[in-house]
Amino acid sequence: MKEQIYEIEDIKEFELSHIFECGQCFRWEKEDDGSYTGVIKSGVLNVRKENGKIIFHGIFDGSIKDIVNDYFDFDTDYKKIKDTLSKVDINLKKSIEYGYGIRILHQDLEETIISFIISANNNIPRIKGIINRMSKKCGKKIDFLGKEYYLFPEISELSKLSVKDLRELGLGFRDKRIYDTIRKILNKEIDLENLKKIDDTDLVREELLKLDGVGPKVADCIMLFSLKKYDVFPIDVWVRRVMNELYIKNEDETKVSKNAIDKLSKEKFGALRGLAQQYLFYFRREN
DNA sequence: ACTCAGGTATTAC
DNA sequence: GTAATACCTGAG
Repeated sequence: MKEQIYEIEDIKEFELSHIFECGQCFRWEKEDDGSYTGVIKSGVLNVRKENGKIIFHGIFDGSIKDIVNDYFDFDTDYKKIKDTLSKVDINLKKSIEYGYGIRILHQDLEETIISFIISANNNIPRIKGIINRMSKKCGKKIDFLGKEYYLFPEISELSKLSVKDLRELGLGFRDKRIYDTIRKILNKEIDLENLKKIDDTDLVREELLKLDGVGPKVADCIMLFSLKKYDVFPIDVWVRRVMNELYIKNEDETKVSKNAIDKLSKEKFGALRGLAQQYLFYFRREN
């Protein structure tokens, strides 16, 4: 583990609060100085903007430049994506103007699977707490800038926990789901390395749905936040709300079917509907 | 005391 | 197939 710094020129398509608070990640915290610190797969990273630069300061085995480029997906042209989506309609255009600095992260697959199973019928502070406790119990300890951090555990480490251990970490009724999913990953009932190579979104979804605790919404989140599948549309209460308010206009939003939203999102936003979802979600949640 | 929160699994029509 | 229902837990 080596402490490293990497700097790039500031760009509009990178705004800390937009990226870390649009609901895609659970392990980033805002510091008093306005920077954000997060634990990612391979180490700990602090990000801040200063004098027209974005400064990445972290501790990793590998090169911070490679890790940052991969994690923040700097190969994807967000300017182009925003241009395309802004032409869809005024609603999306406004949402994009609001969340102009959003980027979809390329997060670790195992961590994303476990995290979003935990997210079911749960709230964000509690989800974060559970993930932190799991990491502290089974993950590698990292010292960085005078603080202790714990990497998200390897599946092999997590597999040592009993259902009772998991319950004691505060997982609630999700304990058995996590327990079973860990085993399915470990004995390759679902082969995650192979999954990363599959292009067909529906095929990937089909595989993910085999995991206990993974339903349609969680599967879509996993694909969007970890596998760069932009043609999915995770539907939670906020997305349902914003889609109803903007397009469907039903008196009772709870009566709007998932199917209707899914179909509409496909028609309106096409292959980039996952990104459209993020802009709309962020806009509606913050307003 | 009671509701609610990034849904899913189970059970019942 | 589609519609109700239960579900850990802790914060408000």
